[in-house]
Order: sequence, then structure tokens, then C-alpha cells
Amino acid sequence: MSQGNIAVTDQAGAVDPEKIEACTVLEVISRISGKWAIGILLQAMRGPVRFTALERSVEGISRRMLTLTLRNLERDGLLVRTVYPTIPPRVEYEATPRARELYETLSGLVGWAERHREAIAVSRVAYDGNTAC
Amino acid sequence: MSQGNIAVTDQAGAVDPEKIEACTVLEVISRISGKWAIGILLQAMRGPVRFTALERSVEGISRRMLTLTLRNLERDGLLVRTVYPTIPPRVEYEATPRARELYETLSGLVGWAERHREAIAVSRVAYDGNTAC
DNA sequence: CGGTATCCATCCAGATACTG
DNA sequence: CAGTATCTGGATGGATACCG
Repeated sequence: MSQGNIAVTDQAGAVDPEKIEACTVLEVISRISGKWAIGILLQAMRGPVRFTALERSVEGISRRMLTLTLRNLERDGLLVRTVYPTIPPRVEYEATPRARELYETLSGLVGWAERHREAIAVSRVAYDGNTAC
Repeated sequence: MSQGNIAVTDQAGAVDPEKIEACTVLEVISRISGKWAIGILLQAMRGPVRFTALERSVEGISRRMLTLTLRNLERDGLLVRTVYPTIPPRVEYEATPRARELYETLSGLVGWAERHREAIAVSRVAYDGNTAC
């Protein structure tokens, strides 16, 4: 279904073409499928955002998971990490154009979730009730 | 998990309001965020589809994960499960209107993934290469 | 401030075997 | 055909402590 030889040039630096195994759609989607990625991305699309700001606004996330998710998003070229070597240090994350292309889709998804979350909660209770008894 | 099979599709009945804790958007999204849910949903949106057909078309999925994901989607009212008590048995899954409202968004997501998967693969290799050396 | 490192519990998911 | 049951390794994620 897919080849592994590409020569796209939007990334700086030389990349060994042999190392590139084109991700499947599944792999790509599972990146933003994590528990936290969408929340982080939505914040970072509004503009540069700092580590602690994310820690506060993405509710329930641990320092560890924030770091891990940020690294993965950066790795996929969805976030840029900028370090200002001041004291105290300051790091900002911002969504890339690649991530911004997701915005419409993502907000569509969030909108759908908002419209249906109550009905889904009802369905769950109904389902659990029916199977439990 | 508790089981309650042999039931033909039923989604009615009274629900104890106290049991409903409205899901957060995060919880709702994480349901379709699983590794397999989107693939299954997209199939089931095309019309009723059988268990084995899904097993074949959702590449790489195990029997177990197919069952689990189907149950969860059914639980959230995104799929209806219909059992025809024939011999051999026959079970069909179809997307509900609630799930169908997701179609646009979902295909947007898949489209984005298809457009960017190669570039993302490049980014990953570049990132790994830079950090490794 | 913005992280790492480590330990540890839990959940996820594959392999395999069995069944109405 | 369409599942279920069980076992198990590995990934996931929280808690806590420490650091440049």
C-alpha cells in the first residue's frame, strides 16, 4: 500500500532515506489519539504556550505525561519547542502549520463530543445496567 | 468486564439519572481514540458489516481487540449489534446516527493523516537522529 | 521554571485454547 | 461464525524525589 522512499524537503538536515518507513494512517492517528495530545495541541494552536501554563490548563495531566506527550508531538513536527536561556528558564511550545491544518478537524471532533457527551453517558449507564442484571 | 451476550439489539429502558456522570469531552474522545475504533467505525458507516468481515478489513486487529472495541462502541451508542439466530450465527454491526455525525470529522482526520504521514515519518527520523548523536 | 530519574501499580493487547 | 477465557509481557501512567 505504501512506499518508503520519499524526498520531501520541508525538513532541515539530511535524513537517511532508508530509515524512513512511511507511517500508516493508523500510526499517525494514534499519535494524536493519546489521552493528552489533543488538549495540548488545541492550547498550542492559540499561540506560544509555556510548560507550566500547559500543566495548569490541561487538567489532570502529570508533569511526566506532559513532557512525554510534548516530546512526541515535537518529534512528529506538530509542535516547535523554543528555549529562551533566561533565568529562570523559559520554554514555549507552539503548533506548526502541519498541526494547524488539523484545527478544523479537531474542533469538529470536540464539537461532536460536546454535543453528544451527555447522551453517551446515558447510553453507558443503560448498557451497563442491562448487562449487569 | 462483565458479560451479557445473547441479547438482541436493545437500547431502550429507563436509566437512573443519578448514575449519569456526564462524560468529559476527553472521555468521549478517548473512546474513539483507541487504536482500532476509527477503522471499525468507518467500515460500519458503509452499512451493516459482519464480525469476520471486520476482522479481515481492519488490518492487524486481533479477535480479542475486535470484540472489546465493538463492545465499547456499542456501549457508547455508536454501533448497533444485531444478532440473527441462524445456523451458523450471524452478527451485524452498523453505525448509529450518533456515529454518522462523526463521518465528516473522521474522514477529515484520515485525510490529514494521509497527506502528512510521509512528512511525519521524515520528522521522526530527523528527530531521532538529532537526539541520538 | 522546566524539566529527569526512578519506582511501582495498572491496563493493554497478543497468543493460545476452547465453545455454543 | 462469532465469540469467550486465561495467561503473560510490555506499555502506560501516577507518585515522588532530585536538578540545572
